[in-house]
Amino acid sequence: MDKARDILKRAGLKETKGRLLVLRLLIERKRILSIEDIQYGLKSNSPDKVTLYRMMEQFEGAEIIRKVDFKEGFQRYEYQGDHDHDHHHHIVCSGCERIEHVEDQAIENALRKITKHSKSFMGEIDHSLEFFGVCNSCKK
Amino acid sequence: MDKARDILKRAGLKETKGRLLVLRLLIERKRILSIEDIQYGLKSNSPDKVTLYRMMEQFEGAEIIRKVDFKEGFQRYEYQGDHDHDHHHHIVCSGCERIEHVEDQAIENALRKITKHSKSFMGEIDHSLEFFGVCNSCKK
DNA sequence: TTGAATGCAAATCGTTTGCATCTCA
DNA sequence: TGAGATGCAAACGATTTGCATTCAA
Repeated sequence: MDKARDILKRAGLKETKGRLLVLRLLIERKRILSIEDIQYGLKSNSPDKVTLYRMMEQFEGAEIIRKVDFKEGFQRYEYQGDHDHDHHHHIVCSGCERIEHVEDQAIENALRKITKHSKSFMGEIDHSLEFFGVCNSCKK
Repeated sequence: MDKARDILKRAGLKETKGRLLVLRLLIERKRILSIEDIQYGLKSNSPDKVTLYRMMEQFEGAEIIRKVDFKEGFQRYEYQGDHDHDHHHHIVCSGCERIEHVEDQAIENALRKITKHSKSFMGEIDHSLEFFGVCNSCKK
């Protein structure tokens, strides 16, 4: 019933007031949140910034969230969802906060191929891919 | 004859001792250099760190170099080469300094397609893509 | 000569660390 | 009760800014 509670339990993480609040906020995610977003979103209920960083680290380790880098000079975090196989990327508007998911089979296939194409690298190869543009509304 | 000199002239940048040294180092690039790498590479001849940052900004603006982010917590810079159409990505070893170029037509095609697949984004869409793994030597 | 380039000191800002206190299991 | 979670202050490290000085054109 209570998703956030559930996730913490499954991850073997202690259930605290702060973690529940943060996790719930991340789950509702309208956009991909920065530490500042979280603090702002939870107002006076927000855990300390330092605690948030430590939380993000744990959630990331437990694969509850994923770190996303939009080259803004700080990190953002995205709730991972139930299926970690719904691998996707983002296209980010440089003008506003608009973010779209990009799920493209051709890209995924091509990316997967890379693993095998390198002579000196083998096995698990991770990647980071983001797109940047200006959305139609901002272009006007 | 003198490539570095030439590049500066063509970019309309004033030719200074520091710029020539830095540019030459970047051109020889065995790997993709950080500010620290440059300082270390040029030893006592290196311009001040602050000047290097300002230089990188100018070189980037003139499309002489390209900023590369390997998620190390700092930026690296790569000499752009003569043809900016030799677009490529990198695969970076997390264990050592090994970096390989990844040039793959399937990826390029798939990436190009994204421009057209977004409903709310049109026109020029930039992207960042890097690969991370452990190379064969480091795996042993 | 003169505007751009440089260097040094100091500020900024995201993130991390140390440590004392508190809280969930 | 005890290990882990939290908060506050301070440290850190990359990058930026201000300003006075130097230099290339």
